[in-house]
Amino acid sequence: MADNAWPRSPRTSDEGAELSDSGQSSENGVIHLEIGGETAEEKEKRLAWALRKKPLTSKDRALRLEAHKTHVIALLASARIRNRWCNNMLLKARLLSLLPHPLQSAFNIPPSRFPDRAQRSRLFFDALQSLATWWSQSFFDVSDDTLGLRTRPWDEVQGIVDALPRLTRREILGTSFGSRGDSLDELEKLSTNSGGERLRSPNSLMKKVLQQEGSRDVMAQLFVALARACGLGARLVTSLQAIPWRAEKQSTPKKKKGAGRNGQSLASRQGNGPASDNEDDEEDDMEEVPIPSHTEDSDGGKAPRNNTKKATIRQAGRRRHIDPADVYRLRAPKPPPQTPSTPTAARKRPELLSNQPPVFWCEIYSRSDQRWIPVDPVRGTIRKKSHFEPVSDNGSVRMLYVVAYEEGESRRDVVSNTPDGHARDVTLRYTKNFGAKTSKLRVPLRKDEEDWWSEITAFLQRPNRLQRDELEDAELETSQFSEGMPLHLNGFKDHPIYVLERHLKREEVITPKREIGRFKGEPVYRRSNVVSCKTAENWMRLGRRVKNKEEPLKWVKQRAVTLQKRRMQELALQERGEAVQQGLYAQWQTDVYIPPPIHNGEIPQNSFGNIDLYAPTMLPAGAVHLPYKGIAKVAKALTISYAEACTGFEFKKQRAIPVITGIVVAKENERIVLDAYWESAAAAESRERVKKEERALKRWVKLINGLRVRARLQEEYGGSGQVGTADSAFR
DNA sequence: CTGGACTACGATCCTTTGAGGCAA
DNA sequence: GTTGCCTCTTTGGATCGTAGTCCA
Repeated sequence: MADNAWPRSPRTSDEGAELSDSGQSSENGVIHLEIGGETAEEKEKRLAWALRKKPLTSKDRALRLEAHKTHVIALLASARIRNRWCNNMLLKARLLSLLPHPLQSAFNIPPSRFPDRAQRSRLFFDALQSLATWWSQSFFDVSDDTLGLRTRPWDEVQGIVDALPRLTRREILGTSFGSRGDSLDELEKLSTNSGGERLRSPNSLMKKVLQQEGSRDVMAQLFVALARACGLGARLVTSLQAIPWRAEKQSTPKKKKGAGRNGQSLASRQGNGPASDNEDDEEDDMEEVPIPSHTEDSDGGKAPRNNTKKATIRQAGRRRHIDPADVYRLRAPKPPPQTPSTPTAARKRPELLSNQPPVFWCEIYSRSDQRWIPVDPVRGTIRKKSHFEPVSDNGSVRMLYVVAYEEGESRRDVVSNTPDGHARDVTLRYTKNFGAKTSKLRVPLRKDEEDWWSEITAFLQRPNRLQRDELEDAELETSQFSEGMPLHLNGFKDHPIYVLERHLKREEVITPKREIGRFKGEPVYRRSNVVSCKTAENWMRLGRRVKNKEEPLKWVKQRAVTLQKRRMQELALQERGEAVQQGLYAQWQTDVYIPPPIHNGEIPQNSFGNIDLYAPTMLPAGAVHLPYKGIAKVAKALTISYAEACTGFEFKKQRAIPVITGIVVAKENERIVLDAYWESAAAAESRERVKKEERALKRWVKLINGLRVRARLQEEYGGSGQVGTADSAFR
């Protein structure tokens, strides 16, 4: 308002001289008025408010959700393909040939030789730990810590998408292959520039085996292949790094770097002096896999041996790095040079992942324990399920969906290449606060809709459940219940297990109201004791009626949306001085409404002159529903008792409009009414056809007359000159 | 100084049965 | 006289997500 220039009044310009006396005028008779004084501070505040980052619109949110879902599915598919690659016979054979024999034979723990189950279990863990240690410290190196899947913020992905050349529909469909290839190349360049990695076939994995180095993702995948080669039940586990759909808290630019690193890294490196600005350079020097600190304590007596081994390995690693004869070193995965054609300033080195928990890992089935054992092939740890969840919720690696792919049901599956690799959602095993935190980052549940994620996982699950599936389900469920109560108020919101009364929805009631704990003095209840209630009218809309003598579980203020309702409410407020309340009932307080049967073919009508038919069960016995448009007129002409069927409501302009779907008549009248209806419908149709024909004939007459006029004109006045088009002849 | 709680604001969902006038 | 169509009218409140502010 303040900056706008307003003509003070509709005076003409020759009065401008008079205006200039007011002191604020400009030459052309327009003066500037400031309405409502505003200090500079206020103005600044107002502008900042206008320029603030607006909350997402519903359209944005829907778009993000779709992008998130699509990405999740793509990642699932990708992981499934990698999982299948891990079954590749040649790959497994090659890995097995490189494995020192004692490491493999350590898994040979037959119950015949070791009758004690606990002992078998111990031996198995030892063997597994040795394998993981050998793998992570002797055999395989992470060559480039910037390579690997990770979560990217929405804006970053948007930037990448914006930098892509725009594809036309035809290009996407592949008719012009050349330009499509170019675009794919460009896409690949962009993705590798930001830490992506492209493997085309199991052969690519094979190459990494020979190189004995690769990204940490590949490292985990190859370990799965190795474990399968050893005959172990091995799952490829992955934490899907899908693009987040929620609006991110915008981080202040200067802080971004520090915030990106999570606390784990700083903790493990504390004592190295204050984190300086050249932190990145320091980390570039750390070519080795971070040595897990817990190896020693979990491994007791073996520790010294491991240490010496580690030392030699490190030397070997370094030797390899400087060996000029090493062909593979020459092709070290280095970020390609930046192309000047894409001037995105945001294109910088992708963040190191060495401080982040892995995205791919492994689960090995322990027969003696009948449990899946988490193995981290990158850090060389086993049985550390809590080490996979990142500390930060908005870092480069997040944990929302953790999916475990199995090898396949049987060897036959693998050989015959039938769809293998059933998968299970094992997120509960790895998250500490699933209910309070993780579940809220997923695709939100929608009312009256199946949960999207459970629909997706249903596709992946083994159709015939095995005993170990049941056992695992029980384990995961226990872990969810042992998760404990949230520590913060927000955690209780939409928590799958706990509720506070203050977070109840309007129509929700806790019953039975059994307190299971306290949060800051507030009683905590079970989510499973929350029931959703409805008013008696709403139950009727579903074809249910509140049973006799049932008392409402809850009283709430009545809602008034239509004008009529609101007026009634105001009236009541004035008369009695209190708002109209309405009672809510739970489903178990209702039963299916069965209307009284009809007598003598008479269809009862309600006060609106129709019959309520919100559900098929609301049709009275002895009556039929004839859902045809215009049938009421027929029944009326026949003077047969009927009622229009109200099957629902349309709501517009604060007015509820009943949806009428045909009529209800007595069963004995059905034949008569239907016959008459078909007859009248046929008559109406033929009338319509006659009308249509007449219209068509009229048009033909008009056209032919027009043409005749045109021909005559041409004949009389024509010759070589332009007489005009047929169009003009009609004017 | 950090992070949880609270608050403001906008979007979205819930709601659930006209009357009068005019022309065909 | 009946029927169908058009127009008029008025615009809440709970709840949720987001982002900023406040305070322990």
